[in-house]
Amino acid sequence: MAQSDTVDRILDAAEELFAERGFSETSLRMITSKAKVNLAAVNYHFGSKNALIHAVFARFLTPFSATLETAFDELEERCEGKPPTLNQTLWALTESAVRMPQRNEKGISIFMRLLGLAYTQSQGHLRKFLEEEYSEPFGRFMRLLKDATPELSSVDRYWRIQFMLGATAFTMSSSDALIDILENKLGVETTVQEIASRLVPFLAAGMKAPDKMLVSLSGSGVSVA
Amino acid sequence: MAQSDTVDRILDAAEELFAERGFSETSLRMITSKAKVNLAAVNYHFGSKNALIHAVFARFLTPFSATLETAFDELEERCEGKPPTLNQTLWALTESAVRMPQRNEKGISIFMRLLGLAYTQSQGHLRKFLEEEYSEPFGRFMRLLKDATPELSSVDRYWRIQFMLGATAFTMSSSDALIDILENKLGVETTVQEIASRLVPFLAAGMKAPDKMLVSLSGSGVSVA
DNA sequence: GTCTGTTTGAAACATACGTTTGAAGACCAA
DNA sequence: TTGGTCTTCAAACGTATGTTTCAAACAGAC
Repeated sequence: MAQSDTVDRILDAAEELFAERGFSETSLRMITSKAKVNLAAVNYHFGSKNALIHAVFARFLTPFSATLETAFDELEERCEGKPPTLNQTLWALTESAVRMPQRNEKGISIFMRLLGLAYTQSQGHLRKFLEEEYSEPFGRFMRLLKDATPELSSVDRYWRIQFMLGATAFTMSSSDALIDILENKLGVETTVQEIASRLVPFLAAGMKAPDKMLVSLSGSGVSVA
Repeated sequence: MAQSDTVDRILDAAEELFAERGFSETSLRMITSKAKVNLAAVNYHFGSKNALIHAVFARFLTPFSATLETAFDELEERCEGKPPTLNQTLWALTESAVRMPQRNEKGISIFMRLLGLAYTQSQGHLRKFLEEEYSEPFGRFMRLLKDATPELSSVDRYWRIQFMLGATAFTMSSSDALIDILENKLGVETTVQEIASRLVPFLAAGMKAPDKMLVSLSGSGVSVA
């Protein structure tokens, strides 16, 4: 029982419970009983519940951001000075996520779900932690997106990036349920990789969409294409 | 002080607090002290906290689904048998949301934020409540989407609808924060209506995107456009 | 004004939470 | 074996939660 198998058991249990129930809906008692460790172990090893949340994110975000950096390095090298296209940039991100070594088959969807929660649940401390620790790969991704969509105004790009994030986080975070529903309804089996291969063209098309609608909201709502 | 002004004060306070903090992060004591009513009033008038949550949703969702039904009626009438286009369908939904009579200027964003939370926070009772009460307009919207995208396979349509839901729910659920960030970074002020007017073309373009990528994930991730 | 049903009020209830405590156990070098 | 450090454990702490209680205040009908 090497250097604290307890720590990993807590992280595993916390990760899974946070992903399926959210942060404040998950108590330390749920975590410790799922992990089969004593209640006090969390505060002993991590200091507080908030620090545990940070540790859960750090465990997968740190290797992921390293993977992402090298993926971007390779991409930029292949492009020899020209800015990578939108498709290339999105694929670099997607591949890095999908290829991350997973602890189990649910790994990728837990990963995505946690990212979605980090954005959605108003945990001030978490947002600050993520900004401080991982602003660099995030900023780099944003710069790549900017260079890949020079035709967009800053404001348009800002919102469309939010739309992309939403579609991705939302879909991936409920991917298990959605895959099940699809199999029951249409009898089709799907993998996370396939979802990604459908998502990327959707996102790319959205990013490259024609300008925002100028239809007045008091009009009749007729399409303008 | 007509028939229970207390009930409305509670609903107003609860709506606002739920929208900005989420459900489990908002206590009854916060609600009653913001509403300036006695703590016991919530349980007296609504029965429980969960029932209050349902009441908050019902207050805006019931008139909204009525508005939506007539909007769809009008749309189908205008189309004289032909299926409405995707843009028309999305706009009918958006307009119905934006045109709803609002209690105040924050009304629409609270509305959206609550819808996002309903999807995002894993409140089992809420999801069941919404499914039981509002499955009809939802189902109709899905049927319209299907008729507006006959070129898509069932599987493609299924996933792309999830992507749309995600982009919408996610963006709307953090719309306040996103608007603030944009104002601080670029000095641009935005309304929820403007977000909607940017979101619809994004979604429409995504739905109409060319086929899914066939690039193998073990390849080099080169774009295929 | 008195009675009746409804609404409010202050206080308490039971429960769950995150955290702390201090003793017991495990482990390893000397 | 001894001594010291790190880890586990059961129990308790203080606080916050949703809910309940029951008396007081109120309203409208007679």
